[in-house]
This record gives sequence, structure tokens and C-alpha cells, in this order.
Amino acid sequence: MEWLEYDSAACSIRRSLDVIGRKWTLLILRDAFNGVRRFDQLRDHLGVSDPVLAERLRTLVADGLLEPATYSEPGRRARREYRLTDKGRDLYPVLIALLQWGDKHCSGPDGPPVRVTHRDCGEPVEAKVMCVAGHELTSPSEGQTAPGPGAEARA
Amino acid sequence: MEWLEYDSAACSIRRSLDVIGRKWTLLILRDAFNGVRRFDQLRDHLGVSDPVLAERLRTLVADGLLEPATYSEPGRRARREYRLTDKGRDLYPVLIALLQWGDKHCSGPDGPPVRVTHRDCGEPVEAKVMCVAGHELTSPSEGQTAPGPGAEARA
DNA sequence: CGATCTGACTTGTTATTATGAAGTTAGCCT
DNA sequence: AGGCTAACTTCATAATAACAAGTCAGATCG
Repeated sequence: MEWLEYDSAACSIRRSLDVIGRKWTLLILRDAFNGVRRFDQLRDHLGVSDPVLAERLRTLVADGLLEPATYSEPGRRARREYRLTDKGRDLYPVLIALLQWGDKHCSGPDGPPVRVTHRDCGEPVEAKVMCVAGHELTSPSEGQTAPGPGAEARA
Repeated sequence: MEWLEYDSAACSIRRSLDVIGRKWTLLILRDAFNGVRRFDQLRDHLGVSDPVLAERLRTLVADGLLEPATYSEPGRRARREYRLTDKGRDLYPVLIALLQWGDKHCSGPDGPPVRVTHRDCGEPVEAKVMCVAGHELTSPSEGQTAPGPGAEARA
């Protein structure tokens, strides 16, 4: 049980959650993936309060997941919008994995509320755990955890 | 931009986050995947406070992600431990996806602190987004979102 | 047999976050 | 000039989390 000897705070899961683990953050990003980019749309669609949305957007920009841009419709005044950066787009597997888990374990009797399909072939999309040699891990027990180069011992 | 017409609360990502989106919850599960199952070990390793840990464990059990068991070492008194259920184990892709993102975007100069490898072949493990026909989605733009059978319109 | 230890929690009390309602500001439109 | 609107602030209140201490029951020790 060597895992206990390593510092829990120096773990990529922990570090990821420090960035995206707060309430509303992932939902803002989910909407950003779906083309919702403006303050008022996000607020109305998510049902988040103004101050929290403003603060979340600020930290998402500071952390480099979103970038602000100015958006001008002709004949209307310029508005601000928030676009996903590559760093933000890299969270796609996280969102798909959450979607898949919710579909399986939190769907109502009617089935999943949202379907994500492959644009090219129309088949449903899912998050799979695979090794780089191409084997799929069907159970967590097929994975093995070991300290990496950046591991730190616990205090 | 049809997405805005659908109820944000009736989305599997939202529902998943309602279960596992609170602070410490995923970290408790991460440790459970790594064999940490007892109250005091979790508290000491995670650095979470007693009341929060007790409350999180209670709701994780209530939600069916962990199940309590009694564990007796010979010659010692019985202790309680918490084991992952199948529902909990199904979160593996979420954790791997978070690990991968953190490895890429939050690692220090030494590289990732934890490595997960395939037990059989020793190769590193990653979360991939694929369609069931076996094509890998290299960009979120290859995925297409549409309302599913359980979709609900917004108020 | 009573005292102490230990693991697994509660029960306070305080600090941090989130919510809700009401401003504020700046650009455009009439 | 006056009003509208998007994108925020500010301020008061409610919910969560953290920290410190206390409880309780089953060992084990003397």
C-alpha cells in the first residue's frame, strides 16, 4: 500500500480538480463546448448567479481554459465572448466520461437526455481507457499505479 | 444553437456532478481505487477534515458508489472499511481523463507525479474518446451533440 | 476489574463560498 | 437627451467547509 506514502496534493487528479473542481466550472465548459459563449446566455442556461459566473469566467481565463474575445454583430454594439483554448478543449475526454457515467447511472426511464455521436459515422461516442499499445482496460484492476518522475513523498 | 433550448439540469454531466462534483468526493474515490479504504487513512492522506470526510462517505454509500464492510485483522478489533461498488468503479474513465489532463497541463518540470500502466503490457494508460465503430475522435469538433430520448425542454 | 488506547465518528464554532437582489457602467439607438 | 442592454459589481444572507474538541464502544493492559 505504497500509495499512502505519496503526497496526495502532488497528484494530477488533485491538480486538475484545483482548476476545474469548483461548482459550475465544468458546466460552464460544457456549455462552451456546445457553443454557448456569452455571459447572459451562460447565466440563463445554467441558472448560475451573476457573481459566481463572473468569478468563474475570470479564473477560467486566468488559468488559460477560456479566452475572451470581442464579438460584433453588424449594426449592434460589440459584445464579449469566451472561447475555449486548446487547454480547455483537452478536457473533452473528461466531459465525455462524465456524460457516459451519468447516462448509465443517473438517467431517467426515458434514457439519456443528450446523445453525442461521431460526426462522420453517426455512431455514439464514449470514453475508453486504453493503453498506448491499443489494449482496452475493461476493469480498473488491469491498471497499475506507480509513482512517476514528479512524485513527492508525504510530509 | 439548439442546445440552449434544453434544460441544463437534465444533462448527464450535470447529474454526474451532482453526485461526485463536491469537494473531496473524487479524491476519496481516487484513494479508494488505490486501496485506501479506512477512515483514518483517508483523513490522513487527503488532509480532509473529519466532519467532511464522514459526510462524504455517508453520501457516497447512500448513492451506491461505496459500500461499507467490516474488516477484522486477527487479534484486533473489527474496523469499518469502504469498498468501491461497480457503480463507483465505473468512474475509472473519469479519473483517468482527469489524470491525463493534469499530467499534460499541471505537471511540474519533473513530469507527472503518478504513472498508470497496463498491468499486462506495461504501457501507459490513457482515456480516449471513440465512437462505438472504433474511430478515435481527435478533436471535439468531430463529435455532434443532439437531444436524446430523455431530453427536457427548458422552462 | 478498572484504566487506557484507538478508530470512527459527532458537536460545536468560525471562516470560506454561493446565492439573490439590486445597483453600475458604457456603448448604441432613437 | 433619454432609454435600452450586456456585462459586470456590490451588498446582504444562506449554505458549505474547516478546525478543534468531545463522545462512544470495543480492545488490551495491568
